Amino acid sequence: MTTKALSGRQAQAARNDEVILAAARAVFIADPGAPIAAVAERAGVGISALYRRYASKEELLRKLCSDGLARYIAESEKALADDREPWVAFGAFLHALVDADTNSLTQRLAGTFTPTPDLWQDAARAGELNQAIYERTKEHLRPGIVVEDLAVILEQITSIKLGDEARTNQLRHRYLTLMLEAMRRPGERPGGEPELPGPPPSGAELTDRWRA
Amino acid sequence: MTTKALSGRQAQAARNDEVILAAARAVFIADPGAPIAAVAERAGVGISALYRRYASKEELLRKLCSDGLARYIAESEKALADDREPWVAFGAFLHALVDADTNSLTQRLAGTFTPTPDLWQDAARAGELNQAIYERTKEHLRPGIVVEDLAVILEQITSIKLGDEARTNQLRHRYLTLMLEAMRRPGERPGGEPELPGPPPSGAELTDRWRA
DNA sequence: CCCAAACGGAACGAAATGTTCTGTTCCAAC
DNA sequence: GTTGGAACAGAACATTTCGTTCCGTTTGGG
Repeated sequence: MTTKALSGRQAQAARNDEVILAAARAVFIADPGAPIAAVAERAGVGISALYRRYASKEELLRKLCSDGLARYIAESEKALADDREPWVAFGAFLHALVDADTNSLTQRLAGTFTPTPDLWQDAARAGELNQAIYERTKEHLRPGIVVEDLAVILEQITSIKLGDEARTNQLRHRYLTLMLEAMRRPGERPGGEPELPGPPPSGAELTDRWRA
Repeated sequence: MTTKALSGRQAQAARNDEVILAAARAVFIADPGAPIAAVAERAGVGISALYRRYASKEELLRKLCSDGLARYIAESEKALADDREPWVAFGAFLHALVDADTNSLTQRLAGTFTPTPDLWQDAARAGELNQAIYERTKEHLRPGIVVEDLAVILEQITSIKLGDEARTNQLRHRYLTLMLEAMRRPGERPGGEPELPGPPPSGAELTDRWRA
């Protein structure tokens, strides 16, 4: 019980590491300007449990951003290793990015803290991978689509927020499916038009936001 | 000089009416949570010039929202009166809504103030017009697209913010053009694929946001 | 010439929020 | 059993932000 399965306070501390990060992710994705107390509350811990791990709010944000970039890089590498048809791999890549939801933690948090050199390096690496994926898919893309379009499109897709987290994710895949079709080179639709996943948005979902 | 062309203080007051509203629109579109002092500064007036006209911040927000809805209704009516081919009129309608940029003043401000009955009524009217336009275009839309999709798509398009106002608008039209193609019923593209308007996003535009 | 409309902006108070600090709990080593 | 210290909860603090009020000034029409 010394090295393998920690017990007592140390076990709680180890668990809190994860709990706090998960809570911070959820809270700051929902509201990038959320107070640090909201993270503590969501994690079910006190504020001091946060400050024991991160010297400041900025450091926590940097950690989240760094993790998000790492996830993005991992998904990119996985996509480059995907040996299915380029277009299939490309679609899977973007859908995976929507599921990862790292955009909210990188681009939306941009400007709220000062980036470290490490972050810049990771960002550069992500850009290279992105470019590689784009090059591989280019011939199947509609002419005029540039690599920067991917970032902007991903950003607008992840701007969708409706209902709970699961529903939001569902709708994002819906519009990503639409966007992917628009991005595809005209005439290259061997299997016909894909089905739009999930139920469409309902009127109630839209009007509900006028109350909160 | 009594009724026609006001002069002196009254003229300034009349001008300020417009200046203040325009400033409020610009400021709250850029940041829905902006302080009221920012509106005064942008308008080049003092704070008391605002409070002379609106009893509270909420009242100003309601006015903006109401104006936005009115603009939306006007565009909808204009679209319904458009006797060009349904698909052309539909596209022009959405592009006009992007130019009007009323979504940022209605949906994004939703929840920051308590709606009045008048607002609800306008919203209902807008919904009806929206439905009518949808019905008229429905047969040219890809099966599975519902009327609520329009609102969500418009919202994600107007979430794009890059560079100044003009550039942002340009990019929004770019992605609206893409989305419109995806929404169209497959096989109904008589003139081939439309050109994407404006220059695509550049890498510099994207990385610049990591400094502000 | 004068009053009131219009205004500018300082002043105020309440609320939010990042950070620190105090008291407490609980495990582990002796 | 005792105790030192790690980990924690949350109150307290200081600072900032922001909506609103208020006071003094300007100005133009009667």
